[in-house]
Amino acid sequence: MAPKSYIAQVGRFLGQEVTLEGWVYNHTHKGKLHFVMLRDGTGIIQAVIFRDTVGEAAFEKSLQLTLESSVRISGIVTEDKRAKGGFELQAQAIEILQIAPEYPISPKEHGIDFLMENRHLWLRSSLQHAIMKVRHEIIKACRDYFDQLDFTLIDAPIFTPAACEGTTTLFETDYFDSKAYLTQSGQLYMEAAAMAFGKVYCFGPTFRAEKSKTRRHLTEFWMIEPEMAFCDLQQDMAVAEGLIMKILERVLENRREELKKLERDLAPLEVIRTPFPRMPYDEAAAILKKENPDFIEGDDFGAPDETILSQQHSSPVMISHYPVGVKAFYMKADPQQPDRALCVDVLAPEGYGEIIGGGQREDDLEVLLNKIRAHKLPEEAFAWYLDLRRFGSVPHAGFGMGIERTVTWICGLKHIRETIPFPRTMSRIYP
RNA sequence: UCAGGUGUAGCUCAACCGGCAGAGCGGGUGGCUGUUAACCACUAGGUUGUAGGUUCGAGUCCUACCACCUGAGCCA
Repeated sequence: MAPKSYIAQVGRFLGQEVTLEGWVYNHTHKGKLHFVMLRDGTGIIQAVIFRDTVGEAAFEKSLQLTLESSVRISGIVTEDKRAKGGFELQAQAIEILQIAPEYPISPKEHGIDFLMENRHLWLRSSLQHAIMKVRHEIIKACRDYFDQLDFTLIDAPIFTPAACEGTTTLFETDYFDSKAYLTQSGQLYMEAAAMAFGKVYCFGPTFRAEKSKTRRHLTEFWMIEPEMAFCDLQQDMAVAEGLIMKILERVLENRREELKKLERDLAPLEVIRTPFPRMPYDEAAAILKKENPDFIEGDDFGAPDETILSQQHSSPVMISHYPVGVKAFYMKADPQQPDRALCVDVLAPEGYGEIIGGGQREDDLEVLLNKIRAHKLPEEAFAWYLDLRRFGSVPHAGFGMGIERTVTWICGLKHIRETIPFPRTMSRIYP
């Protein structure tokens, strides 16, 4: 048998015979000629099957092929202007691994519910394939960025004994004779790790039982969370800015083809420059008072507010110093203005909204203890967390970036559900 | 959870004022040596989301329920 190749590398075998293994993406036939679009995960190539070349029996068998049937085709790689991708495979022999029954997803239109019900198959489609490739690139860019800055990857637990933030709803689960909760953030554990390693990050799934039915929410999503000892809000923001620039650089370098397939306008991504506009809450609130009559000063921003703010700039906007009341208990208050928190939200451009939330953490034992009490959180569950302020407390900061929201923005999608292989939402846990 | 909307063939959708349930795609059969979501001919495919009600007659009107979609709150 001829040597194996992946479709993406087929150009190296021009004029030679190779064996390709994959699935039938589409096919059509015309008398003694049969065209099979072969898909192997790395690309798509058209195999041309002539009756006279492969023989009567093999040709007849090839006509049995259906969408997504699995095959092994050996043939000579040729260049052909008529073929998409420029290369074609002149089939010499075909081995059918399996004939698939009627495939539910046709190249025609489908509704979102049907596609989600068939998500396990939908992932084979070219647009979904492109989104997952961009997701992969973004995750790799994040890892490389933190590795270059000498961060240590520290994995946070998924089972937790109590609310990390205490504000949002948690998924509860049985844990032998007691209860446990699925994590909604690795942050508190990263704070412990930062005191051990200096600069750390975690990357893992997080869970929110919020009954949110919007295009921006999943109940299970992935978050990358750096945490740095001896770090203030300004330095924290610089790291966040650098991370976003790294992602843009990598995606524009390596995934142009995928973004083009997704019909993503690259111009808004290409014009992004540092430094990103930085704006304290009060300044943002003043803008919103003019633009949105429903906005109440002192409140957190709603989705329409974020859209208004992000559309005023071509680069992501960093909004800091929110009122302490709308933020979590661990946020450090600004010593200059104690009713404002040393926190930051990063809003992606083009109305995509919040992709990063973070800030400087409260590092004073007494202040933190009082906040835990004020928020009516179970004190004993935070004993270990308070220890971090007892044994060598230092200023520290970090943030969390939602991977799926970032992918939604980079890909220019209108809904978050296609950015994760198997989305979990309020109304979907299958497949 | 609230507010709107949708539910008809495997899929995407038609069906006028309440009057014979229809098309394209996909499937099957046959044809074609250059197709790209091919084309031509033939063909199979239905408990109109579920349960009630009004009516001579309901896909169509009414009630309840279910599922999904869009948006809001909350958040990354």
